[in-house]
Amino acid sequence: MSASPLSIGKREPLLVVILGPTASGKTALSLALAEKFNGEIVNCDSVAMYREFDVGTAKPSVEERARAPHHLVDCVDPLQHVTAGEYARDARRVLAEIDGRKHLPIVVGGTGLYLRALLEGLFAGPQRSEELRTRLRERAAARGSNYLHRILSRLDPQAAEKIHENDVPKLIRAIEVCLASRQKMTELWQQGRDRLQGFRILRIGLDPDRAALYERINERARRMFEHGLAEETKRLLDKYGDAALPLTSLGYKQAVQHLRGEFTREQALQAAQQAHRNYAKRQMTWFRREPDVHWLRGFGDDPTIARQAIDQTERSLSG
RNA sequence: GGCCAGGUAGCUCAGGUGGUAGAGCGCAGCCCUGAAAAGGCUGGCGUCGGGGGUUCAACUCCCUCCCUGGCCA
Repeated sequence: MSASPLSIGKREPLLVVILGPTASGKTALSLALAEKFNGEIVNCDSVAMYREFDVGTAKPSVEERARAPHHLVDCVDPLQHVTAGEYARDARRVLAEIDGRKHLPIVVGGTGLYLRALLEGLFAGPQRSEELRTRLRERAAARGSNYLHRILSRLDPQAAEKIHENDVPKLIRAIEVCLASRQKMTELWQQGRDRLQGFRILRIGLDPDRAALYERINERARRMFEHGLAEETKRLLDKYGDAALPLTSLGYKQAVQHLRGEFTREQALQAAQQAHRNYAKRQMTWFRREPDVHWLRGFGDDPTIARQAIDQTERSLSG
């Protein structure tokens, strides 16, 4: 009795998106939906894409991945740098393939920028230039905090007005865009974004009670350390040095600090818990702006919540 | 029991020749167009341990009591 996107005739196929803060149960819910509706899961979590980063990423386990096809998990080398643009291109390719099989695509993740890049698209800007960025960062360090902001004010006053002078990464990106394209970033933005075509989108958002979420985050971080996060981090550090980008991400960053002797194990755990909590909060801020979200007030592994998500998906499939 | 150091925002602590106080973190809200698990912005009246005294005015000086830590008996 599994409904297939095929059964809806000429209408555009459905795309289900599950979003929510870290530790809200997105993985469990995605599996429930995939099993019910013959779905395939597309990861939208930046660090889950990296191979060899396992203990600290909460990516779906091998057993979980056996329950439904998974995409864009463990797909890049630790020394590579994924970007939002690459993610969006890869995810759209995968979505087309799933659609070709007449399966239900389920995008699952917590990386707001990647999700927006996939659904709304990005502007037609140039890719990043490592050399330029290094040069800008060095000069900014030498000449003070608002150096970059002054440069951008000359290149693109409107963009400069929108970016705070302390926000170095965004200033660097804006300057990079202006220099590489020889146009103002503001003008490039005005050309619009390449939004995803060909799907009807059902967004399901998980919004559990904040205190309960924080408790789960704390427990999960503790488990990560108990299950060898520090040991995994040491392995990765020995193998790749600090060039592996995800070593700066939640949990790994604190484990590195512990290995360097800056933190005791307990201090590293507490700092990691803190970082995860802060991240969850920022995620919620991001997702609240997302349009047309069907919010469920609970955890994705709660059967009641799963039931609501299934009902909603069924309704969307049948029109 | 004696001596010393403390008791100031949820936590860690600054401060003041007397004019009712601040910083970091937390917490909350927000921003986000190729590093995003990154980065940034905004938000602080709190019996300045209790009581009494001096003073126009005390969190700041004096007395006393309570509590915490350390040292000595």
